[in-house]
Amino acid sequence: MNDVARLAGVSSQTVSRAVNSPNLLSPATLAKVRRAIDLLDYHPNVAAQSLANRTVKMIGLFMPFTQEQVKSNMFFHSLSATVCQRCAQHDFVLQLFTANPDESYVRLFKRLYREKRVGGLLLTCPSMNTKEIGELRSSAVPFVLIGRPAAPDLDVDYVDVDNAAGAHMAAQHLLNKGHRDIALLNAPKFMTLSEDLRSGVQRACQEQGEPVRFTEIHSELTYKSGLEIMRRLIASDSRPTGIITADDLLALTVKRAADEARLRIPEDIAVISTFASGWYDVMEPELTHVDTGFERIGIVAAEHMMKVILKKNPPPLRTVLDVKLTEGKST
Amino acid sequence: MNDVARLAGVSSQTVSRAVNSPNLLSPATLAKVRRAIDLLDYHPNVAAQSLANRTVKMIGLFMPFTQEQVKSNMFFHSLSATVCQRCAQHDFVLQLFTANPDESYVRLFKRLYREKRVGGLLLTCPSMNTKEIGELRSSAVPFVLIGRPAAPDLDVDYVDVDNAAGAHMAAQHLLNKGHRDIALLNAPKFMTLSEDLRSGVQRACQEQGEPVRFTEIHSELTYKSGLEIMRRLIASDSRPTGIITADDLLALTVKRAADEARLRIPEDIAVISTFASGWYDVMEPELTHVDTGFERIGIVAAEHMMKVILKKNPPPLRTVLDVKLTEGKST
DNA sequence: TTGTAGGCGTTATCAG
DNA sequence: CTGATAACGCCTACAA
Repeated sequence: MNDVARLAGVSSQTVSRAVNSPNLLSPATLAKVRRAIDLLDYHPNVAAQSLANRTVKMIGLFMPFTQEQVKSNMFFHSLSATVCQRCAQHDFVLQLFTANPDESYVRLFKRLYREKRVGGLLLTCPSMNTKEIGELRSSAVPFVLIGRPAAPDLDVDYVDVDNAAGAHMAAQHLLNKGHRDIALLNAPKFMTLSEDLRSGVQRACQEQGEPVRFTEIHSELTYKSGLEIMRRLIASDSRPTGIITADDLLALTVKRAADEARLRIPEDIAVISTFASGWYDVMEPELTHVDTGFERIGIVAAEHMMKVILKKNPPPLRTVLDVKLTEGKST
Repeated sequence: MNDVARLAGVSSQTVSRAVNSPNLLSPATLAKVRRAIDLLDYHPNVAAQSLANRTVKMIGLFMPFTQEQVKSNMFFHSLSATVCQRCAQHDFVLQLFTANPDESYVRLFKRLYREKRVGGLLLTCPSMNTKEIGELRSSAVPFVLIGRPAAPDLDVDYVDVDNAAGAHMAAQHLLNKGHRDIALLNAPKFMTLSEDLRSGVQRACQEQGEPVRFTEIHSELTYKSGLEIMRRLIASDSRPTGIITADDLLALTVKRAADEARLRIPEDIAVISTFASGWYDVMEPELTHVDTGFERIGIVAAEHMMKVILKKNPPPLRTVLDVKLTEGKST
């Protein structure tokens, strides 16, 4: 910076102004400084900037991935891609963090913030409990939950897609097609997602005048676990006629189990997914699914966090994004 | 830091030592300082550290993802997960970057380094040309290529899996099973991967005594493009008996096209993939594939970059990781 | 084994 | 509109 100042014949403060508030300079000085900046290929040191500014233009994205989840969960990948692009547009940077065996979630989050590594965090912790969230809330660390918190009254920023509504739509769709024996191949019990899906389906069943049989089964959101469950379910004497899956990967297990049992989709058994990540393309017949547009989650979360970091005091974030049904040929 | 020093009754320098070189302190002082650190929950400010140290313990991972690639390419996701974990173990941080429409690759890389955002970069640019690489090399930006550079004589650090050997193995496997009419469903032309695969298969064909018919087709590494190609290929009068795919996603398109044409795998047509990411699980019958252990790429690359950043002067990185064949039931 | 002085590269504040 | 001065929080070098 001093080199630039010397070359331009101004003080270093003027160089700073040329970078941060060019409108405060006279056109002539600005031009001079800019030429010097280009000539020397000067780039401000962001470490020095955040030291002087006391603001860190970096967002941390936390994803507690295990090997299994990494391989099958395209949601995480899509999320990081979206957030990364959004950050870049605002001169922010995205940092990735994952679970650390010898440090609790909350401790890690606090540390990252106190070390000024990040200005705030985006958290995808499907199992973070109320106590942990409360602790984090009282610690001044800015954060946004991806997915809704277990206790809805908690005063916390979050974004989610409306999974309950999605499940409701999915169930209604099957009911309208005449199905009266429905199974929900759900996510693991500990995920709040799993509650949302169940309640959505149940509500649809209750709204239906006639009696409906409803079975819920928790999978691990992996192909292996889903396939095992579906094989058992299809072989059982009480095979449902319609299946709602938490995920398009699970829908593939329905297809496979049906193939093995020589059942046709949708004639013998119908499938609908409340979520479609990349597995969707591979499904045959084309999968009826709830289109969550989950890419929006990352955008909303990142946008909010950047405002918080820049001290723009945005209103609390309690966003539940709407979803819609896309009919394929599997129902 | 000053607060800690005051509380412990020492100078701030001693606090610094307690953090960075505890062995230089007497046990008594160290204990005192540590107690103060815990009491005040002190965490060093990393921005100040890198300013004073002139070293940035951050690694940038660049992935030029488009929407399509994001959804289908689990390689990228797996890579970021691996690197993220490895970084965390050494108190490094991973930052994610993607292509920016109004800035060239090289310009972006230089900027990130000059701004001291990252200490070095890991680059997954399947199409970066020799000129760009040369320009980057002469710019003092530390970087490691993921995948080999187009010009092998370029004096550049890189890690790759031995795709040529993998393709060679795959072709040999088919030849040993008696196939004499082989097709390679390859990656896009511009990727160096695509050359490697072709050369591996060709070598295997030449080594075979008898004449072998070999067809190469470039896909876009997406389900849609692969399926189109496979439908045409299977319908044509010169349908190959064995197919080598660049990817397990492409292997799924073979399966689908075969199903549609009522061909059985492996009796009527055999499939083998030179790479298996997460799609592998979904394939039926179990996919014969080259096991690249590509997770190792991220580890090797990150490990090297951290040494470079810490000025440990590691030897040049010219690593081509070995691969092995895993036989399934699709050949 | 510990403390002091000075600097890392930037910005805020206050004068002019 | 521009410049001087003092931080920002830490570390290196040197001195004691």
